[in-house]
Amino acid sequence: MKADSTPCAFPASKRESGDERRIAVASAARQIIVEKGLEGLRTRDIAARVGINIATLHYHVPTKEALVALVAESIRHDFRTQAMRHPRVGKTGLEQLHMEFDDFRETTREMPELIIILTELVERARRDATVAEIVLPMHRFWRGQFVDIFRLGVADGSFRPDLDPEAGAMIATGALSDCWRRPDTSPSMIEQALAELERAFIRKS
Amino acid sequence: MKADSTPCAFPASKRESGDERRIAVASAARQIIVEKGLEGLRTRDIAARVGINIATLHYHVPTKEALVALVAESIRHDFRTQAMRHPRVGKTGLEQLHMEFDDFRETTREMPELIIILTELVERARRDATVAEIVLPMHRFWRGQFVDIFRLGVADGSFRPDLDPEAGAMIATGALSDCWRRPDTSPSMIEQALAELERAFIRKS
DNA sequence: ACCTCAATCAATCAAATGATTGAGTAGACA
DNA sequence: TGTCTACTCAATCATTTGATTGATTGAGGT
Repeated sequence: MKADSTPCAFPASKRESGDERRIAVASAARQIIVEKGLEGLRTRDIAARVGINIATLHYHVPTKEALVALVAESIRHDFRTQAMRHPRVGKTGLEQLHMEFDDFRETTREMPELIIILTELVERARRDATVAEIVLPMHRFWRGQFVDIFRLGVADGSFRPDLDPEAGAMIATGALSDCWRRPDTSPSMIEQALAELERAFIRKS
Repeated sequence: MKADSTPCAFPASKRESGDERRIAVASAARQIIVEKGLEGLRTRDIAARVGINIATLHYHVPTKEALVALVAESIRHDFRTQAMRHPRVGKTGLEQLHMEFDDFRETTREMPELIIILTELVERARRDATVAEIVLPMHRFWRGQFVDIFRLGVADGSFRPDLDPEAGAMIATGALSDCWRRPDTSPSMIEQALAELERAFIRKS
């Protein structure tokens, strides 16, 4: 790493450091993907939005493939940050499920574009091994969180004894990502779905 | 101007009739979408696969936008055919759910490409109103099937009395389409998910 | 002052790509 | 036979688009 004293934003001189540029490029690319899809992502548009020349863009991110990988990394970073915010130790399965649901609500509210881009990347992962290597582990991690929660909750009596943690996690992540993805899902429908998911897995007294 | 007496099928001469060409074009386009995604769909590739000139392709399908719409229509046709196969009258909610699951298994087995293309189209529907008008109703129909089943099943005692049919349908369609979409879902995992979905909604004795 | 090098840009290339043009070809029908 | 219509193709256009080249700039180090 560079011996940079302050990594933070200097009142920009004409030039920016490479890392900052790459971050700016990733951010611009993400905006464009939200607007026009991965399909509509053009290097020129990114350069224009960042305010640099196409050649400069290629200087920092050599190829378009690398650019898509950069976006994938960027999404992974946000995803990690989001996932690690709330420690879950010492809670019951049901409490942890509620926390997971809260995280979900928070993400839909504060970073709705995250899942849009993620969906596009998952789609591409079917054909692009580089993207697949970055994106698929993210989904596995998310699902794994649910597996752990369900396993714990079955043990502590929060959930049905016959709940299959793996299958439950598939259903939960599948249902959530699907409602998240669709543009025609209202917030109240998300609440309905979350409530129903809870009833689906909880142990009836 | 056309003097249309019978718009319908003449016996095919040496040349293919317009309708047959359009069907062939749609079929070729679907293959290419499966292989390379909507993003990788090129008019030239379609023409080559059908065995016609690019200009001929444009004669039958004037623009690429119309081509995508054609594919969407084609998918809708297959989807309808698939959905209407098995009449469900006079069955209990649980029986109908099982039939819906069987349909799902059958479709994953016999037309795995259907959901791949559908996913691509849903993705594009976010930006393309023409595609949205064709594709979104399909999903609403599918979800509606589940709503009906759950409503019936709650009434006839198959399912939990506190099951919210709308929310249950969201969860079911979301979970199914998500497992279907992911390439890393094995058949046995699908069976696990289906079994868990049943336990999630069924009334415990 | 001088050197070095990361960062930047204007200009341009080569390929891809959606679309068009204009010239046909064959079957139907008068 | 001649004409009309549906259909087909080779050739080409006009853009778009990812990438490259070669020159320039300026901050940091000596």
